[in-house]
Amino acid sequence: MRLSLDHLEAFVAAARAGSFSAAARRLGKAQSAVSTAVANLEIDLGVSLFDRGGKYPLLTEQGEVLLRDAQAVLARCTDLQSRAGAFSEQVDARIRLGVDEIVPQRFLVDVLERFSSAFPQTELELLYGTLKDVQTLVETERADLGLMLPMDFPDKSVAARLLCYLPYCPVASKGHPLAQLSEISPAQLEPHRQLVLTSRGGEREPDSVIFGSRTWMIESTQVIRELVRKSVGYAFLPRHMVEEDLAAGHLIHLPVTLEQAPHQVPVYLIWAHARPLGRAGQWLMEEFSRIDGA
Amino acid sequence: MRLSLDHLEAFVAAARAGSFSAAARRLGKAQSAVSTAVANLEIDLGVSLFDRGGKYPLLTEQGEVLLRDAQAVLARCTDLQSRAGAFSEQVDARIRLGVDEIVPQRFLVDVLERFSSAFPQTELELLYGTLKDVQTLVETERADLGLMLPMDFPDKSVAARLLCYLPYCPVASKGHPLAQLSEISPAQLEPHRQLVLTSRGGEREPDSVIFGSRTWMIESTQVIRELVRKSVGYAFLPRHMVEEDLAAGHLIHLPVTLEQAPHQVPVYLIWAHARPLGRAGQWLMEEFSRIDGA
DNA sequence: CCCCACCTATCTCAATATCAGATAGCAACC
DNA sequence: GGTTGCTATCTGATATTGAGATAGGTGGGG
Repeated sequence: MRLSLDHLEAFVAAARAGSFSAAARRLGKAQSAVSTAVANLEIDLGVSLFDRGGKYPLLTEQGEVLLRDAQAVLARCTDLQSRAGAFSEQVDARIRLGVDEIVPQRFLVDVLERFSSAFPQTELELLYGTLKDVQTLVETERADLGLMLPMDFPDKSVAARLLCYLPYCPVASKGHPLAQLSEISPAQLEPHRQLVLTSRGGEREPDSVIFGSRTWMIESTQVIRELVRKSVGYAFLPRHMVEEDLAAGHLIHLPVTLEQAPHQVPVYLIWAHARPLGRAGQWLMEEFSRIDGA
Repeated sequence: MRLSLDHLEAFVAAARAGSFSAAARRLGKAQSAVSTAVANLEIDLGVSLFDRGGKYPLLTEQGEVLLRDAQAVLARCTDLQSRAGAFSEQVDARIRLGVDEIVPQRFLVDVLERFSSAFPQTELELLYGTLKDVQTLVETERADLGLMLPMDFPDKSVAARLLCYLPYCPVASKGHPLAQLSEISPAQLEPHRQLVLTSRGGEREPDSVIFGSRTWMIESTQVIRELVRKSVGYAFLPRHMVEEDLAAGHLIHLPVTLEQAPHQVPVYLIWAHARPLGRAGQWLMEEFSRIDGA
């Protein structure tokens, strides 16, 4: 006969309660039910679980070990059931979150930490990208929510909510020729190599922030920062990524005079219009919306 | 209704096979059985597991997550069953092995490594002691097998098999007064502090190896070795424990002239007369018996 | 030493769940 | 449009499980 959860439950209850009768009372069943359940389990497994010599049944050596196995099975069952319970109450089974790599980690870490305890049943998938990558993820249903920094406007193909602005600034290393000037016009930037962000999708930053033809296109802002440190070129980088290096004097904030400078880049929360989110997704949206530039 | 293993099995089989009919064929059941099992599971959990829109049922997002949970439950079930299968074939559920702390680790490690793969279902409990501690463990049924180094004869209360001899030697640190002598009589040992092994049970080494009254009784051979290194006293220690220190010159093998010196201490495998061991225990006995001084 | 309280195993009958087979409705492919 | 293979559902037969009752055993207390 096949292993049955009722048998295992009777076994565990009997081991815990110390007697079959007590276990039956606790389970709200008849004593005979527990007795036969355990007996059948013993037959199925071919192992005697209890020593019935005395008044109270005593776990055998094998029973002691198998008890832990049985408890493990039941524990996974309650895992499954509690997760299913969450799902049936409209909690998302999984949230796939697309994030621009520029988004400061402290934005995420705090929210995700609370998320993990508020929705322990929900799986999280964290996808990273640059520029329009995140929007593409949401459009193609590979992500449910996204945190995006569009250099131009976000497309209408996704719903968006403005969260805050991140300041940007032009930087070069201490030894870079540009770092020696006290005022810089766009024309003066021209002869120097600019490190420009590109994305997996192939776009690059808008022309309004590209000054000249000596550019390197790089898919990672982290790598751009490293190359700026090594004086390979200059770049426009989000302020929070270079804060420490500016304070330490390793990098210099270039005094560029620009009319339409992207000194502020908006951070948007985006999601697909059509797809309804469950509780976990709504919770995340609310939490992210609470971030207002602070 | 209660969660049932058959339901879970049908769910997993259907997800794997890609259709309920295929799952039914694989399980050797009727298609209706699988169909109703999955339907009941969905009712029980309050979650729809498959999207039945197309020809083939497709896992929903929730179904995908719950599938892993279900697989986990079934995996633990097979764990339990395979362990029970081993037990029903006379494999021990648990082996409690008492070991004298002097037994060289390489004696154990090799055997236990092979043991773990030969009997993955068997729990191992490793208990350490000195002198007669191990024998006490076996006598009082707290251990099934023991590796013991009796300073005198092993009692008849347990069954014993001689495995090999371990060489002992008297040692002191390089700076110790005894280390300066080129020949040492028992009388010359007298005024110096001897570090003597005692046990949890309270016995100590036999009088034949105690020379004088200035003794410290210590329960750990490891600690004795450390104290000898620090020149707190001299001691008789198993050769393998001081090999490196002798080679490096930190410790000196004292040239003591003894008639009845315990230059060799026997290592015994012991077990309770009455208790029958299963396959795992017999395997261990055989493996240990194969150790013949090598 | 015996009695009583409490335990377990087992029997029986009723209730319940499960299964195979048959049927009807659908989707995909030729 | 026919064919194939799929799913849901109904039905009667079967098997499992449940409670209740009974008999037999253990252990502590008067």
